[in-house]
Amino acid sequence: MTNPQPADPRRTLTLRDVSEASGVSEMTVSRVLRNRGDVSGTTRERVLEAARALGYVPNKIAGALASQRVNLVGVIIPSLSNMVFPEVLTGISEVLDDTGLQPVVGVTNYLPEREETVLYEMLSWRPSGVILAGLEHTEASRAMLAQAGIPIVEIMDIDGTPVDSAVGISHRRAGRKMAETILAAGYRRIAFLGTQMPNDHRAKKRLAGFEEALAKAGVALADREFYSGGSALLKGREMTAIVLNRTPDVDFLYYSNDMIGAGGLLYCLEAGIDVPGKVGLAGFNGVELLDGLPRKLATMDACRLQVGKTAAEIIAGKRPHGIVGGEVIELSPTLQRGDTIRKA
Amino acid sequence: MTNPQPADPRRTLTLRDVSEASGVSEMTVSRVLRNRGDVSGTTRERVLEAARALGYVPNKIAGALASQRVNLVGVIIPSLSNMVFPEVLTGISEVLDDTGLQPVVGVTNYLPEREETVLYEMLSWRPSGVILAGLEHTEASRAMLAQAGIPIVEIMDIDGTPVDSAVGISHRRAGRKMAETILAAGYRRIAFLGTQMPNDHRAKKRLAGFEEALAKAGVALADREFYSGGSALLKGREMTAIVLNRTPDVDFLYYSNDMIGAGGLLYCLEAGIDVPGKVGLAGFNGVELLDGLPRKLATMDACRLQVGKTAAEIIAGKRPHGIVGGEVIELSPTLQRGDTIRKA
DNA sequence: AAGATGGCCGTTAGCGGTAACATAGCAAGT
DNA sequence: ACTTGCTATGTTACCGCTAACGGCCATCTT
Repeated sequence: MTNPQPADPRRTLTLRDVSEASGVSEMTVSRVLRNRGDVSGTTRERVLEAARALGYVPNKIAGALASQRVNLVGVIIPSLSNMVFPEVLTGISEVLDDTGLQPVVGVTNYLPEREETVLYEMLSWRPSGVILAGLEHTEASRAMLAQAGIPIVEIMDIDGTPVDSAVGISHRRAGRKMAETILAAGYRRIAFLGTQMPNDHRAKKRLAGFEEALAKAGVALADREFYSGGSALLKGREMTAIVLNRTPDVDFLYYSNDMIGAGGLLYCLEAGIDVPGKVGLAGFNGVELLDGLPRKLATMDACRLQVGKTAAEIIAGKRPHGIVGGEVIELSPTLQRGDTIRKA
Repeated sequence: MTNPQPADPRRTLTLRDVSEASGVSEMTVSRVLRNRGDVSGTTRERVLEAARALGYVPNKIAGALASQRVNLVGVIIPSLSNMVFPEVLTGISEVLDDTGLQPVVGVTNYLPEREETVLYEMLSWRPSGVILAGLEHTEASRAMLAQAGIPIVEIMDIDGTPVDSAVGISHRRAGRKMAETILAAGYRRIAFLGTQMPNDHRAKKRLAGFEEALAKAGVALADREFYSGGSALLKGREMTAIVLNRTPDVDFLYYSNDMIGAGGLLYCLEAGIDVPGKVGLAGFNGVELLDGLPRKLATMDACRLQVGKTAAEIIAGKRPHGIVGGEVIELSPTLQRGDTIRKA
């Protein structure tokens, strides 16, 4: 008969406790708890029963050290308040869920040094892989990643040189595409409104591609405005007011994200501005939020879910990797015209 | 002279490698890397130099096993897409940042069994503490928490019996307070619009408190509507349309969260309904998003940042804990009337 | 009947660190 | 000179678990 109450109230249980309670060796208990190796049905039952009765929770620290295997995947992202990243995480979780791997999230707040610290922390737990946003990292970070000897996937951007693998869209190309669409619709006095974040390289690349395409058509940005901090929706309003006031003849506002775009849209509608007749609008990301707006904002989705899924698949080794590592997967964002770009 | 390149390209480095490279014992290297114990300045320099040159990253798995200390704090929340929880995480991080403790996040999607699994996973890493949302857990979860022998903080709710400590607001009371305010403003035909989530106990408690206070004034809910899935903003619109259509004489709409409240507000404004004259509106949470809306939605903040901070302080032992554990900290949400409740 | 096979379970030796306890070296106290 | 008391470093014994291997016994082979 097994003892139903924990032997010692405040000592943490080990395999030994379970082994003693069930009368078999620790090794057998270990085997039962991991469903590995051969154990007879009878003993298996007995062990599980004992473990349950004691309330035993295995110690993965010891397990990982002994087996040299850690079922963790480090995921490093700039922010959680951006809506975009939680969605990537969802994609990652979906795929990882049936692989025994578990994501561990770290947030950098768009600070390279912070990223370096977080990465160091993560690597010191010897994860099975690392997924991190962007291609721009400190020297030291890059070195650590290269040294780690595990699969690395850089996500959300492919304009650059990855350490190992990369999955994402080309923001430069996305910017270009949007510019071409806007020009084709006949807009010419175009302004850009974005975040004042020196380390948001993706937004920067979009702007670069955007201006590039404009330049090709002989058009220069009519105005630009940046913000930082605060409620994005509110900032979108404010910036829009500023730009429309400063440059009354603008006919298009390109926002670096949907949230400020939504703010701008609300402002324009309230101000009675003809959208998209007098002024056209576009954002970026394709967030779900937009569905509830009075009018559908033009945007371009960044394939967030797909990015997460694909990255996780690479880490989990679920890809037909012809090359042992270092593939670059470019996804194609679809442009959603919504109701804020006039028909050509 | 230290060897500038890693000894063996693909073997993971250990303390031994650093110790050999710097000519001291592993113990001394360990001491240097942890800034513990006395080490002369000269050797310290030498060791750090060697570690850097090799690109050594300590193995926390081994360290944790040996020292029986793990600098992790498990944080278990229902969702990341709710905006509310990232903010709690921010509060937690802020406090934990200068304690050497590191949060590890797990997401349950409001599923008790999932919570149980996540909790088991977390405990198997032997964290220094656990923070988890809500007071409702499975039997097994509760047992694990009680057994764990580490500080446990249940957050966001205090209407119930915590396993150890609890920090949050009383949702029942919050619901009551909102009801009283609405009644005082003269509204009588009141509807509730919320999520169809059997496991969102907090929303349920708010509704319970709300109805309780209404009942005390002899008022019953005029209508109620629930949704699940999809864009909250859009759902808010749709539900509002449904309710206003089904029960044309309602004069107040109480939403279980700000997002659907915002959708409702946009709908009402577009429909030309007099807000708050003909119909009053209120949400819950006090999310930043609301600042950018055309009109400020009445709401009640859930003290998210403060909840996170306080919980982290308890885990970090930064509280003047008269009692060794098991304190319940009730925070008081402030009611923000905004522009959607008419003056009494 | 002797050997081969395979299911079931135990033993041994670490995994890579750290706590705790030596130990060596050297200045100062008496 | 001899203890005392540091400081700086090394030694030893684990932490809790698992890989790898070995042993035993019942069943199959030929």
